[in-house]
Amino acid sequence: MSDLVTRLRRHNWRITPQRRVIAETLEGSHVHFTAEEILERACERMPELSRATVYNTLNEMVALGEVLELALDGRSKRYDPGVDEEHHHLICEGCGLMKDVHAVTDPLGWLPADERHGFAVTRASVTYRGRCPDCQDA
Amino acid sequence: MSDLVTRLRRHNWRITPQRRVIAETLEGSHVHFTAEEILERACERMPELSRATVYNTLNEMVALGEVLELALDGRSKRYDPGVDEEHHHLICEGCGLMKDVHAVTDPLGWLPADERHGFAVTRASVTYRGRCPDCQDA
DNA sequence: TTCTTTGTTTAGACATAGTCTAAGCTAGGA
DNA sequence: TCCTAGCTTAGACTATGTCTAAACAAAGAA
Repeated sequence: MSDLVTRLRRHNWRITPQRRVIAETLEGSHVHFTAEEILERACERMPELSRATVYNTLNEMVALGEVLELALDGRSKRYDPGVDEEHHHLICEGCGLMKDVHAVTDPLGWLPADERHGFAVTRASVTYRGRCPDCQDA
Repeated sequence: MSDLVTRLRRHNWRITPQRRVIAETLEGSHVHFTAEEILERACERMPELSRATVYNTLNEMVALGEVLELALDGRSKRYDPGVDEEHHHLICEGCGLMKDVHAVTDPLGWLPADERHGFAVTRASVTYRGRCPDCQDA
């Protein structure tokens, strides 16, 4: 059973069959899917699932704070269910492959007070870019 | 005269009137514009400038490595001419205001070798999020 | 059970951001 | 001058995401 579903239920959020399929699709993979990819995969289990439900559901999960929305390539957003675990992202500039990675310190501490422009800074995420093993050879 | 134009010329890249207006619009501001914002502002100086030219020109500048493409909000890309200067971005979650900031260490050093998954990692950028002074009151 | 209320899902229209195409234009070289 | 290569243009097209109105479903009240 999906841990994301458990977390969502705690918000008194109704777990309909559609929402369960979407949550399990999101969580059942190590890569971060786009909305269209989630729609496609979820439709294998529930063919009548509509595009609007997938977009609505993903946006609601993000609003509940249980899923992270990633805007890393400017084309489409990707969704990351690992919201509880502090991590960053490593992206291949050749093929777009994305991996979760863990850095050894918290980047919030790297930003001096005089660089904060009066902001209340709450989050920091690092995007590492490079070339994956396959794309280094090409 | 625009420093970006100087840098672009070094690539033997033809500086047409259209390209000059786009480059000067990009560089003449402290905020990072979207393509549509650049089009709008550049059209004040050159009304017949077309959308396609703006998009083509921005993509070519990015390909030449003289402008950075930022995908920070998942809606539209923004363009940053300050490619030579190491900096990161601070974004207000309330109003979308974006500021350039400078951190005290290079995040590349904080990614251990066993977290690199065989990638040749070349760049790291930090996105800080929070609320700007105006949005903290609201 | 049946009715009502509230929230969910759906198809498709719409909006926004960006790319492509085909034609015309322009600058520089022969 | 003409030729050629590359640049620019308008508008069609594609991709991604949002909105709307109607149908549907579940939970509580009578």
